[in-house]
Amino acid sequence: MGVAERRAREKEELRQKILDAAGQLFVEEGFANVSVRKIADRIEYSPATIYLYFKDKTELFSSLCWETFSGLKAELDRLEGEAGDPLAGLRRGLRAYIDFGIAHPNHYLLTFCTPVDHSAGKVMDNFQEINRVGLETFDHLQRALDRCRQSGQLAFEDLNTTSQVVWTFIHGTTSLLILNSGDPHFPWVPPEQLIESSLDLILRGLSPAR
Amino acid sequence: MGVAERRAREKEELRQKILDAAGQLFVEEGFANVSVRKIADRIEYSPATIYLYFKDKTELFSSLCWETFSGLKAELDRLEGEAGDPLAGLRRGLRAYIDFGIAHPNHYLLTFCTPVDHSAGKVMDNFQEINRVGLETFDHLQRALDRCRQSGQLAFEDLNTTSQVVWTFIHGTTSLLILNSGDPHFPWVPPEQLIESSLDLILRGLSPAR
DNA sequence: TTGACAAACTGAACGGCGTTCTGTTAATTA
DNA sequence: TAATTAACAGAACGCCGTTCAGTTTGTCAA
Repeated sequence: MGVAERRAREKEELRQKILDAAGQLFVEEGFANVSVRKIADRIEYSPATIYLYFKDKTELFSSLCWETFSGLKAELDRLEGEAGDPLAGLRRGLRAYIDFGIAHPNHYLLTFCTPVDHSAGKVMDNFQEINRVGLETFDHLQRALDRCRQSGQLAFEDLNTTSQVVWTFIHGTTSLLILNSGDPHFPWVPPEQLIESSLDLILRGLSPAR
Repeated sequence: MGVAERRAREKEELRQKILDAAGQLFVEEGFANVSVRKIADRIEYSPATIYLYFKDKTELFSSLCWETFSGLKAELDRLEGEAGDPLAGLRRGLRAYIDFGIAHPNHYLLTFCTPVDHSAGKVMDNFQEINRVGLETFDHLQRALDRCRQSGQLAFEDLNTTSQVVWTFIHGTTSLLILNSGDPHFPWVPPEQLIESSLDLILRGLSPAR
């Protein structure tokens, strides 16, 4: 009964081939500029075939985003493993998040800068998967902040609120670095300076009375 | 020779009619879900006519964004006019920005959360107009921060860098409030709390040694 | 008043999109 | 070998942004 296994393996191979082609185009040209037809062309299958493997274009790309953001989670896990100064650890985590966004701009934009319809029946299976990863990422931040509070290096009232505030801040930094870094009409300071100053400001704002 | 004037007036009226219809649809359904044909339907003209008044769909909507963001500039001008405590003024300005984004979510997303091709020949006349308004908004922030430094209520090194950092932060707050406020999968704190805590953190991070 | 002219506007089309339906091919099973 | 099933493709549907050739409409000089 090795037939079924081989079939399943072949099916999985094509699925991965679609994902690879889509991922490459996606990184090169961004979500909006990649059509299902283009992906089909590149792997030399018909567009209809893609719909045998993915419900629609959105699901295809959210699969890719999920894969990518799993990488961020792994990176944060790794960082959390390294015992060390809590404050330095927090800072490294925040940097990892920003660097990750800049390294995967299209995934980041699709995941965090695109309207999603949360209303009614719209379940969005894959986006829930992503959200799971997102939540785990958020938990990392929350734990890191908590460690800093316990070590007395930071001080704040509500952990949940503070975590959300910090997240929105680094999200702002990340998304603007992705979107506007090439804007010649605005006198942007160098990215490195913007990032470091941002982290400085956040940590200063959370530091105990000086 | 009042003919030419009347003609020009009529032309301007239709232009405004297009903008009104587009603006309404735009607010109701978001950029991606509004087609040129839908706008044409609503004003009972052919789609082709719209292209006699606007170069393309992008230009149409960036005109709307420009109009809208002029409103923000006016609001900030008004606030700057009211003499008063610099720190309180800064805080009011930041709040005005966030409130404005939440009040005009689609305009905000299109202006600040959509990739723009800054490369080569892409001049984007209208986006330059928007950018002018954006720059003026940024100047407001910069001046407000400078006043706080001069009054001794805040302390920081580089004004330009600090202004950009603060802007990216409130942009993060604004954009996430717009995009994810309805997400049932994430335990968001109430918007009001997120906003106020964000402002607290920023101002605390910039306050002189305590 | 008439005819030339220009401006305003439209119908129809182009090429592309996401997606679905129907049919064909090829491999497996009985 | 015949029946069954899974994988796949061609063609189409109904959208989209945009363009272009042509028609209507109003104005002005003769």
